[in-house]
Amino acid sequence: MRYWLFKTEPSEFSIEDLRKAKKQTEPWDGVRNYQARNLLRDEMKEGDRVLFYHSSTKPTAVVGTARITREGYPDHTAFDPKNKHHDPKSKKTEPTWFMVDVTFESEFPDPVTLEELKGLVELKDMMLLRRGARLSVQPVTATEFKAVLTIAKAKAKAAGHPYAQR
DNA sequence: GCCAACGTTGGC
DNA sequence: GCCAACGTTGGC
Repeated sequence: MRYWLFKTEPSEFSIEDLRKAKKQTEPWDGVRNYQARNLLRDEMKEGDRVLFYHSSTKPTAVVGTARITREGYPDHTAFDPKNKHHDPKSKKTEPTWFMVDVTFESEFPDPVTLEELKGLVELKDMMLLRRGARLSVQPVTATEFKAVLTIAKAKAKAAGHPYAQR
């Protein structure tokens, strides 16, 4: 199994939106970067785990977890001229852009902020913390994933919230 | 194929 | 709102 981190601006789409979605599942559409596309199309597998990250907000933070529940398939928003992610060069017969489905798994009672992630030895190579690493979906190691969950659990416990996520 | 111009991302 | 970092575009 592999681990990933998905970035999203909560004003566009938040963990709450995913939690409240039908079947708590949504397609991760609108990704228009080739490196990210390759990960979505080729690398992500059903059951893979996802750290859900809120960017461009205060504070920026990992706010929960999700699962990949459908592997890469064509991003149909590229075909729709009215969609803001429309891309005329993507053809139905030969799609340029792909997406996966993600399903809500957990929401941290107390998010793990970017600030808290910095300086942790286990996370010293984490892509999110690298300068200029703008990839909106990115790989995370098992160690990094677990380190974030450990912090989330410790914070939840300190705040008196039960949080039993593995 | 080079590379300048431009657009986007995203932390601050 | 600023701006550094990066990706894409398009003229040559």
